[in-house]
Amino acid sequence: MTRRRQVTIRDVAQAAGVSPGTVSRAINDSPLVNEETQQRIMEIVEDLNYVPNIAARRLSLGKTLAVSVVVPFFTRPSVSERLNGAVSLLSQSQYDLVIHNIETPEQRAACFETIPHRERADGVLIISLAPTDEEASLLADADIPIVLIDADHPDLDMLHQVTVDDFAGGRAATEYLLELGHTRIGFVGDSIGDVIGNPLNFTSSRERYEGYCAALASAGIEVRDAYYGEDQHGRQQARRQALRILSLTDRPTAIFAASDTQAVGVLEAAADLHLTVPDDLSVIGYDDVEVADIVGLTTMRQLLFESGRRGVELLLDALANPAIDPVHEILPTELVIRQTTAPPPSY
Amino acid sequence: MTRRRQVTIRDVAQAAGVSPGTVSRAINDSPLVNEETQQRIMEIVEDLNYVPNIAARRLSLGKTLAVSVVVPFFTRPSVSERLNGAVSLLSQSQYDLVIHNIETPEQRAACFETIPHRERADGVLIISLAPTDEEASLLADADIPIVLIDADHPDLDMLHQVTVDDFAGGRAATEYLLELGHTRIGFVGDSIGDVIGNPLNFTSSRERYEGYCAALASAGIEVRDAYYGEDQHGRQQARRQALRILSLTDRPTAIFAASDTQAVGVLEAAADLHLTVPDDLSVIGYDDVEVADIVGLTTMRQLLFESGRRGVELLLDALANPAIDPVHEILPTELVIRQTTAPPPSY
DNA sequence: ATGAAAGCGCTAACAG
DNA sequence: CTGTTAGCGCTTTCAT
Repeated sequence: MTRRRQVTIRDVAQAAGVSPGTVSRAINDSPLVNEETQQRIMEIVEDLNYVPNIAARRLSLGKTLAVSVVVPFFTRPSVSERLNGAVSLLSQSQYDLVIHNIETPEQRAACFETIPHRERADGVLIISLAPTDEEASLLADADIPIVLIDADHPDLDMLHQVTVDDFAGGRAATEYLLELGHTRIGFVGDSIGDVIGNPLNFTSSRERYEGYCAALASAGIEVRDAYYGEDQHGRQQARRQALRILSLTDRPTAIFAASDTQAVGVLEAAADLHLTVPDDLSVIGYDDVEVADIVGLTTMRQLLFESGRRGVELLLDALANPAIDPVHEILPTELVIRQTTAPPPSY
Repeated sequence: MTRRRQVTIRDVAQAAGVSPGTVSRAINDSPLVNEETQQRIMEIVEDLNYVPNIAARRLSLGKTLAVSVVVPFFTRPSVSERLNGAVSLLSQSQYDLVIHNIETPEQRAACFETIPHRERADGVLIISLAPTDEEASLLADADIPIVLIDADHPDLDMLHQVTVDDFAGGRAATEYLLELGHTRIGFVGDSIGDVIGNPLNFTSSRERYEGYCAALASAGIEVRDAYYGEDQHGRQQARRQALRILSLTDRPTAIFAASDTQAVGVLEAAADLHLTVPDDLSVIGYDDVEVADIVGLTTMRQLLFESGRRGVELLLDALANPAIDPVHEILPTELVIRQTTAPPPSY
């Protein structure tokens, strides 16, 4: 780890007997440089092991050549999968991908304050994090392209968005249970409308719940508070909620969980109570992450990887052509029927 | 998205009636600046919405203020978990975390070529990717600190490392099966020693296999080729291998899988053949990722999140004090007994 | 086709 | 405590 001095463009220039300007042109494949000179310079670059200083290049170009990705970190497989999609495409571009982890409200505030500035990044990708009103206005003022993936805000229509219609997904999941003949249907999801339990302001669970309510309403079925369970996102929390709901004397015959992780918690609760799935209880999840396939969970699939990929596509377009109109893309959702749903008992 | 000019340190200086130098000191909390001036400057910074240009700062400091993290991407939950640990700590530091995805050999070559230079990053974290000989020499020549997490190479002892003793883990897992009374024990793992099937050169599977062989040898049990299955990492692939092995007339009574993902494939194969686990077949995995808990899999736990966190700790130390001696840290492994292991049938 | 020179925005060494 | 100044390494006019 000898701490030798960086080899600069000037060293290359000197060795090649040309000016730094020419070297710069050569390494950037400028057309106005002699074929032969170009050759010679590239050889020297190789010999000297020259790597352009990226900071200098950025400063000179006035671009950061980096894209900031903001995620409430990998705690959820669904988020990780979206990120995966984003990374896989971005790594083929010239842009660096710098990750901004959001775990606490403080990190969140700092992030939204500094990131959407051209001094920090050429573009921003926000994944699964619905901005608050205040944050939305920060984003609206930004001077660089921003795309929202699985994130939304009424004031942010001017930004590119890749979302899924959670309301429709929630309704479709519930309608499937209704079609099977269920009338007593429970719901287990994330804490909502509460800064303590939901500091990161996820909204998808709420929208899926509203879809659930709409489906029940259309079927003329009353939404029962006792069939509703919410808590911070997680398998254990969902298990507890489900245990409570399933211990009711007139317990539901089906439960819709706002994510596959939570659905697994519901399955565990059913096992705790010696209920057989799907004979005694039907369970449907949301996302279709790998664990759904493993446990044979019926679920609403959404295109997670694809959402990340598509978001990056939009961002790269916007970077190349800043005048482009905002695109709102709604990815489809698909019912995947496996082994955890069936008609209700004695039907 | 008005494309207004960047607010520079000079604008702030002018507005505050001081020099740029003073502003620089103020925003960097230098002790040698008047309390009052500091106040005033910070207010102006706020007002003008000034965000320091990070490229300029980097160039001036001669540091990139960034750490490169190289991962063979999130295809595996274990890798994602390590990354999670790394991110969670790094996001509290002043360093940006730039992700370098490795999916193809070309990406890999480009990465190892450019990344370990101080022009690109102040430090590098390499996760779950054993360097080839050639790459190792590139890393050995690097002029910035590098830490290897779950990655290793004989020529790279001068680098910091956070590893787990896969050999010992493999042996311990196998010994547990032996203790239960099993003598016919199969192994399902990754393709090894083959650039086609193992382009990324993962080595942990091989080491676990060697531990398995050692345990069998100590017990005086012959290692049978027919009980060995390898393929690219994945649930389906493991399932196929296990199907083959379990279709033998004197099939094994236990299988050790090199990862939990593969163990789940083995469980599926058992189900395909109507074998009851653990009565007809014991299965043990490796990692203890969430799915292991969900399916009740007995497994060798390793500290995935912790490995990422610890790796970053070492890197930050090395960044702060480059003369520090290389640390080789071996994280412990722990047997977690769940419901997929039992004595062999009729024992 | 190439060289010279200015400047990107910031920090730090040097004066005062 | 603060102002002045000289770069950091690169790109990019402007000349030639």
